[in-house]
Amino acid sequence: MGTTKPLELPPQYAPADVEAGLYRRWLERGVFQPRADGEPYVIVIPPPNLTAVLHVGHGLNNIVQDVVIRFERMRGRAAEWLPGTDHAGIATQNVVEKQLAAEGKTRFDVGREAFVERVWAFVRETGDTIIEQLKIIGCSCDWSRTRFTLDPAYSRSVREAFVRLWEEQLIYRGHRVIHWCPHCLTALSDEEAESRETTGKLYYIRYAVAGGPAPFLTVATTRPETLLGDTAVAVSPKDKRHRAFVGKTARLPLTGIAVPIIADAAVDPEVGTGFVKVTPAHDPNDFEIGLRHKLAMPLIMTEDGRMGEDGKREGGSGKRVPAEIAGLDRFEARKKIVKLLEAQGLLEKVEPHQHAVRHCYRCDTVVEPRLSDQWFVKMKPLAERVMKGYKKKEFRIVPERWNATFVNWMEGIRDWNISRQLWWGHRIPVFTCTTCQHQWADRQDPATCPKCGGPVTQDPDVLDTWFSSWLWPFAPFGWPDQTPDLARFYPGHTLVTAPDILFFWVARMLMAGYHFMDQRRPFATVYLTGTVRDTQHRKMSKSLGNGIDPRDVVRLYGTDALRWTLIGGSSLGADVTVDPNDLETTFAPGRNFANKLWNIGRFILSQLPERVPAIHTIDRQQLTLADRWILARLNATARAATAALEQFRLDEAAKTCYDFVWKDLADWYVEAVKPRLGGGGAGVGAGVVPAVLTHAFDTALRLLHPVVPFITEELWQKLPGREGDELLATARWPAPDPRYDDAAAERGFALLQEAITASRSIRAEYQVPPKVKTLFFISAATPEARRTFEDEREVIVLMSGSASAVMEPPPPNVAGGHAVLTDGTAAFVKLEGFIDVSRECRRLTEDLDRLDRQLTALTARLANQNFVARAPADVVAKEREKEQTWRTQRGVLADKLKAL
RNA sequence: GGGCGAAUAGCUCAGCGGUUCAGAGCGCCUGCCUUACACGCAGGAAGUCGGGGGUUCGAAUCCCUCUUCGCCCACCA
Repeated sequence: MGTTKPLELPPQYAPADVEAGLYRRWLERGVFQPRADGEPYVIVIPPPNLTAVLHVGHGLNNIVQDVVIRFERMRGRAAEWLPGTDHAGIATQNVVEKQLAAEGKTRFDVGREAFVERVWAFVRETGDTIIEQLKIIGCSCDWSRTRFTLDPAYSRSVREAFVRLWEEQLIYRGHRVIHWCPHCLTALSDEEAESRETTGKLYYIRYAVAGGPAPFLTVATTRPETLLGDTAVAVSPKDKRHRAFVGKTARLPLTGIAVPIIADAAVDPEVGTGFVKVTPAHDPNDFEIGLRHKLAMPLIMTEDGRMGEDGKREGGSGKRVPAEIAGLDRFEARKKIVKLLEAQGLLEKVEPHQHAVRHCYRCDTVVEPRLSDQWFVKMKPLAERVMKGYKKKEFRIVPERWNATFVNWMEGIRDWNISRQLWWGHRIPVFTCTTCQHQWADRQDPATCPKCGGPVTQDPDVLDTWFSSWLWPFAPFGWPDQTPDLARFYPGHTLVTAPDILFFWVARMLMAGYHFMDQRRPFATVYLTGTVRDTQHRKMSKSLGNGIDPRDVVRLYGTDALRWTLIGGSSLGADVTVDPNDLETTFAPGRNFANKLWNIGRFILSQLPERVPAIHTIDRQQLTLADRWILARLNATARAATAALEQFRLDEAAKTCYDFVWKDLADWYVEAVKPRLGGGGAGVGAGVVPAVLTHAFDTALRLLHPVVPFITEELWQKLPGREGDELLATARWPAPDPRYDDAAAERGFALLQEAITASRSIRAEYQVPPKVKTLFFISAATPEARRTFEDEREVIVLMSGSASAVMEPPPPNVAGGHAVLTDGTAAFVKLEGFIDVSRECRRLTEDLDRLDRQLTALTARLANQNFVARAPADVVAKEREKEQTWRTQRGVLADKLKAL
């Protein structure tokens, strides 16, 4: 035992005084690194973006992982929690570009090399902060293996993956309409272009028709500006109304360009006017139509979303984009064109229109569909392998409800656009010979063309950030090299993340894992956490300003309080609501619990003798009812907590332990045992209470450690009986000792609790002064029960024998409350000097009525053949038993009523 | 237009293979600074489990439907 004198411990736990020191100690002792022996248990952290410091939303995620990994570590697994950070291409580049903008510069002013250098500087800074934050909230990551997705070694993995896919012909160059962000100046994947319901306008525009059944036709569009890029008007082949138009020529307004009227099955005659303007370069559907009909595909916008001939700001013939419109922002152009159309009488009408508009997931700019050349990954073969594994249950998703979403996406998988027109990221390793046009992907930067020896150029683009993070389960361990780490830590076990990156990341990690790692899954369980929201149910985010910095919470309430709230506040996968404006309400319960633990510890330590016998040396004959009860409860708690953790029901595990500590241990056992601790320190059984107390508390600390690691470690260090300088972080997870299972003690003690609660209740109701003694009669009180409680501070005196016998004849001048216990024994509280018979009668009558109602229902149920036949046997038996009990109770109650 | 989730005490949420299920924390009320803890102790009030219908001996718990929120997916002009 340490030298700390328990009584000198302050009455309030001060997390700030101990947390940093404890964390350092864990680090120094290397407990976060996987032990050399033992079955591995691997979690890879979802590498945070380096764009901003973490908020409590990220905290939930990481704390969940920490609880799981600490639990497994204590169970003896070689626990590897791999930490790291993500370079987050667009996101990070955006932030730095914003910084530049504040200086009045763009990245083009700075130049590629200097720009990337600047991003590195930024990233190093936030990276450090984020790692620091993870440490502050107690994350037990294996920092010795920290990775960054742009580390040289990692980059090599990324390149290897790309080249392999290239060699397998799973990467191809696609010329098609993709989502383009005019602000970020890059292509986006389908997932990165988020659709949002928007109320826009539907414009009905007349196109003149030469030689048709009518002088003009009307198209409907939400984007009038794109008419400059129209190369056809399409109708449905099934559309009888418009059949006569097919083959004729329409003239685009403003420019007068002649375009054919064609029939295409993609057109739905029911929608709009039945005429569809076809803009192949700025609409994915129109692009498909364009391909089928071999239409021209002129770009009429520049990359930054301005109107421009051939996609350029200057030049061009000026035929497509009139001079007065060229150079205008697309939304300005829209207004202008609408005005022009109106002036020419070509705007038939404008209607409000609900539709989904895609936005850039990083900068929120309205995405522009744009024809361009990009690199794609063929996803079908990759997805199929994952689905095979899914069907064979090689991995699972919890909570299960996400399965449908997952399967739906996988089955409707579309090819993945992986090229980004950015500077921050992994440069695409595709090289082209400027002489012979040979194009290939290479693991090294080639000096010359391997075919003709000519000069080569590298593709200027970088890879989608997810193209690196999808390798996260194995690239950090050295892949493609067959390292010992890779052999040991792949496949992993559990992946914990937020559901919003299920497609971005989780699905693709599964694909990469199966594909690159010998058909083996990357992890067995995907645990999708809930989202942290504010009281208005808005997602916690920096941009909304409702983010809570975990460091603030830690400073005010301690890390354990933060963890307690986040873990205890959410059941599996459910959202957690926290109020950024009321941290006290949100986090005080956790702080209070930590303080409770602290004070239980303080009390126990102050009561322990010099030497505390180990629990297994205690003769079980010497255990009182209370001792046996708390030990039985301890077993039950350990079992429940373990089972809950195994099933990722972390909140349940936490609450189970909480109830044990606060309700069972502190409120009952410690109180019951106080008289035994007092002066009688010597003699037979003297060591029993210290031994039981120490054992129970020690076990509780172990069970709680994954959730509240700091306070538990701090207290555990002060407990006697540890081996050397052992740390709780690596201490053994408690295994229930079946010898202490004791149903009889649990029942017996429950009865006593009931009796005492009833007594207190009555005393409180009648406002009995503390000095007035309570006489408590329990017909079934055993000598053991009496021994347990006869010195109880409430001065309850337990008497064996029938209560009615004792009360008959009713002592004059004495009345009291009553209580009926579930085993049918009656308990009377005799309150000296207090009389209220009428009130007693009322209570008794009410109880009797209630009991009668219950009894009637129960009897009916038992008489019902359906019930007896259907319900499980033990349930029926229990109900029968209950009926007996209640009948006895009823009899006793009726007697009491008569007696009054 | 599809799919999913949520609606239970004033607040935040558990409970949802039907039979001690009407619960917890906070808040509130009444007593207590009882020598571990007022970040505490004891006692207490409080909900027709969103509305309606159905299945059943019995339903917060299963089915249908409606209402209100939230999320995801979808190329519909």
